[in-house]
Amino acid sequence: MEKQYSAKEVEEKWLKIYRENEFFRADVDSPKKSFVIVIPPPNVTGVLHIGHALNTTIQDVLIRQARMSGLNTLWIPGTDHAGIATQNVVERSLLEKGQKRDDLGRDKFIEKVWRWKEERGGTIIEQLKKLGASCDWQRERFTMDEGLSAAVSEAFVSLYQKGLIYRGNYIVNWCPRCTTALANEEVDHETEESHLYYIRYPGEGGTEGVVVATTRPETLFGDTAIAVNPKDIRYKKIVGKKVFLPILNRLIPIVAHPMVEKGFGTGAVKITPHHDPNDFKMARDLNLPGITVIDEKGILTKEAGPLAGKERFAAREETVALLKENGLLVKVEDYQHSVGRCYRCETVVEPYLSKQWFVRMKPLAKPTLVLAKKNKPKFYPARWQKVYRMWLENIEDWCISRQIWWGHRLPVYYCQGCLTKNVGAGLHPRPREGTEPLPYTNEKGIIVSKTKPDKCPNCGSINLTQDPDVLDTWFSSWLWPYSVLGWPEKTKDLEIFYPTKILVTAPEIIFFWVARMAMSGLEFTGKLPFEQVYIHGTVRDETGRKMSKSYGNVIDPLEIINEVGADSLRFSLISFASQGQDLFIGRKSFTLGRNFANKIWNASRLVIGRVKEEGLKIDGLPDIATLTFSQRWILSEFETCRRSVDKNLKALRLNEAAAVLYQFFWHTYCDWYLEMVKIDWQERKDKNSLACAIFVLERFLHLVHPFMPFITEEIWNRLKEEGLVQDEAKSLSLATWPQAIRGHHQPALDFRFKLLKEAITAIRDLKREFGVPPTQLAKATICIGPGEEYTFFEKENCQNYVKKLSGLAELQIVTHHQRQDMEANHLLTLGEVFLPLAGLFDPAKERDKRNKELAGLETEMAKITVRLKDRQFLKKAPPEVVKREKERLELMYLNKKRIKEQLSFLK
RNA sequence: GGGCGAGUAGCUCAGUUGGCAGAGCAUUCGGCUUACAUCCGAAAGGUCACAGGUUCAAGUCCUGUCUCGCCCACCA
Repeated sequence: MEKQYSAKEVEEKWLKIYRENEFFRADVDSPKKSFVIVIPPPNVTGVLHIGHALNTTIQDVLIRQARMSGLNTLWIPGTDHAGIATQNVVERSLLEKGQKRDDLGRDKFIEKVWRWKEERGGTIIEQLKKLGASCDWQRERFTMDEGLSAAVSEAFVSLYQKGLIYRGNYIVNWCPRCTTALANEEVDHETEESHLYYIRYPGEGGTEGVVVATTRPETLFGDTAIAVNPKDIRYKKIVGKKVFLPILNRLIPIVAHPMVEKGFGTGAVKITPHHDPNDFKMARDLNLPGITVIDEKGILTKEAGPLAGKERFAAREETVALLKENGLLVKVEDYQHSVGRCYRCETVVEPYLSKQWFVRMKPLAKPTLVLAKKNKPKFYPARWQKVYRMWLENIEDWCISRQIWWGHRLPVYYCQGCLTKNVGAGLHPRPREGTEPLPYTNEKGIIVSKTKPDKCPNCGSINLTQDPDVLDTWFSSWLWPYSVLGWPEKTKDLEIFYPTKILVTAPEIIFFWVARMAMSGLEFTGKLPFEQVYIHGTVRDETGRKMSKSYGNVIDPLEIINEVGADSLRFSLISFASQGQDLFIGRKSFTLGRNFANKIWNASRLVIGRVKEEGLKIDGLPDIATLTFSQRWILSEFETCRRSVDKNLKALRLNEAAAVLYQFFWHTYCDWYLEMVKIDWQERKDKNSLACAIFVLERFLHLVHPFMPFITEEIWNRLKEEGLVQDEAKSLSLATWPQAIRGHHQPALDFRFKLLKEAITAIRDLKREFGVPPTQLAKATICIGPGEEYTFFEKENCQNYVKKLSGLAELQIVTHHQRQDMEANHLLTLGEVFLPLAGLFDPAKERDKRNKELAGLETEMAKITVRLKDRQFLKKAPPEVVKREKERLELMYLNKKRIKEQLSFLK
């Protein structure tokens, strides 16, 4: 084997083999139980970032382990058309050429986006492959595929017919830059420094009127009332009176509404129905008119009188100036309040009155909540269950129309005939029982249909126009787990692969996506689309900041793959991802995985190389009865490791599983077992040691494979090439996950090994302490037993292990030892080691050490003694705990005796 | 305002049903021992944020406090 592991070469090699062999294709006719994951589709415009890398690795670990465990696995990849985001990207590239989307027109523009998608949209999928994702690439889907688009229309029409989709005039979150509505969840709120302006509205007939506090003086042109709380005695008298709107001097009434809080500002608030959602509600309650003073681009309309045509933020300044001139600005306070921004372009969102389409969510949430209360789906970590449930409980209607071009066009047609002739509408929705009447809706002349009708079914007019809006991107995403399997067609895929097993995603999209998928799944398929939901943390930099381009702290996973390989990236990420906790990662973090890969490579090189050099024929594992202590011990240790990995994977504690593998391989297999193998070979040409080494290595490679697919695949295949492993599987990814083997797990060996290790460590420690160079072969005595421990050291080749591993020329194992002059010693659990140190020994130093040990021992003994005298403890603690304490105390007594003996010699 | 998470070694974090406090990195010391210096050996390092409580026994369970972070909400 090559001295240096080349991740690049090996990974490229296997990527090619995977591509050619399609190992990961799912078989719809398989009799095996299925295990399905659908990928959270990344934006088609996206490039792989570290968060994707984590998300993908988690899914791949789970799917690979399931595949090896004999399940019929399917992992469906795909991308999301990401309406606003993609449109923004293409618009930006147009802008570089000085073009705007309107210059092209809708059709040309969409053509352009498709072309862009074809050329650049595949990048992220290629990057997922580089990571080693074992998706069924044949089944790659895109949310704007024909099939998925059909699913979207089907869902829309179905919901509309059930009365769960309606159109209405509402205040929505409006992004004046994207000129589209946004759902509540698409707005990011942040607290910002601002001002609270106190403005006087003079009363009729020269009375002083009222003062209101507002953060948005520029909207005052749209005020149609002043509202106070009906219980507010300060204002009781003036409710019903009128005041003058500043600057425009229009008369507006003072009204009362319970939503107004007495304590805020002056207790009086201006009502601007078209530019504030609360004002809109109050206006509706009180039947007040509204005036639009800011248009869809954020420019003040002609209703704004002197400020018509001004941009909204400039208008704020000018309004304040005008108020000041008129003496109506009472005061200005510094004020912090939360400002909503478009999650795509960060423009401050404008509450804007417009006609939009909504999904009525409460009826959809109801059955979902029933299951949520039974912990279905099951969240990992469990705390997200509550977040999910609370959102479902307080759910609001979902604004699904977007005024952009890139996306699924609404399957809605307007019949000009019906609309002008003023006759009844076509396909009216039948409201579900118990749903409220549709407010602000006019269904007249609306035809909702999957395909464009030839003529209006109601009036026969052929003058039909399709709604120009497109659907929110999430309207296709929420169908993803079954639309990718062919829904609404009744496909075999759906029958076999649905519902999926687990959804792996980030906390940010529990509302956007997870909850909505759950609801739509129940609505359209009658089933929850996934059994489990794994929510992983956010990847942050070392200082805890989110990784973002603007901070310049992003780590590009592809760079990491280039430097250290995908395996190293994957293993490091998983190691840092404690369930649901955020990850703090720097560039250096990936040395963890790189070093581990290096270790695996080199250990394999030793084992395989040794067998080859010596021309050994190794044919599986020898009969366990013929094995020595160390050989049985490593089999037992592996079994412990295997159990722990299984347990942790099942509980979705992937980081723990990774840690167990790391610990076992490095510090048990390499540090101890392989060292003993070398000795066994050197001392007595023990072939069995190598056979066990290979056996354990091969099984270990299986366990690490889900985490590090490439290097394990490579080494496993080399084992096969050397004839050291018999397995018909064409790839480790298709091999069988290790199962328990009877007789391998022998916990009693752990204790024996502990004694051995302790003796070796003690001698190394003594040598270091007294400045004996590690290479200088020393002489030592181990005093142990009498009893089986003594026999163990005598019999099991332990003397050789101790001698070689601690650098001794001579070793005596005795049951009793009279301490010699100039001899240093070290306590063991069941004995002592002695090292003669002529010339290096310092009795005073020794005495200090012993006294310190004695003091520590005595405090500990005192504690245990107290505990063992405590009747409550004896009565209530489980017997094995009591027994353990007694044993500990006994050992300590022994050690105390030994130390005292030593001290008497040192005088 | 409500909810959630975190606080354990210098740093980043594990610690599952309560039962002898762990890892990686960094530090110190010693080693090129024919798999690996991306390595080997050893050491040092802890009032488990604080205060109470439950328990024979608390890093772990309960109550409260403090600090940091995140999410939600219609603070005009």
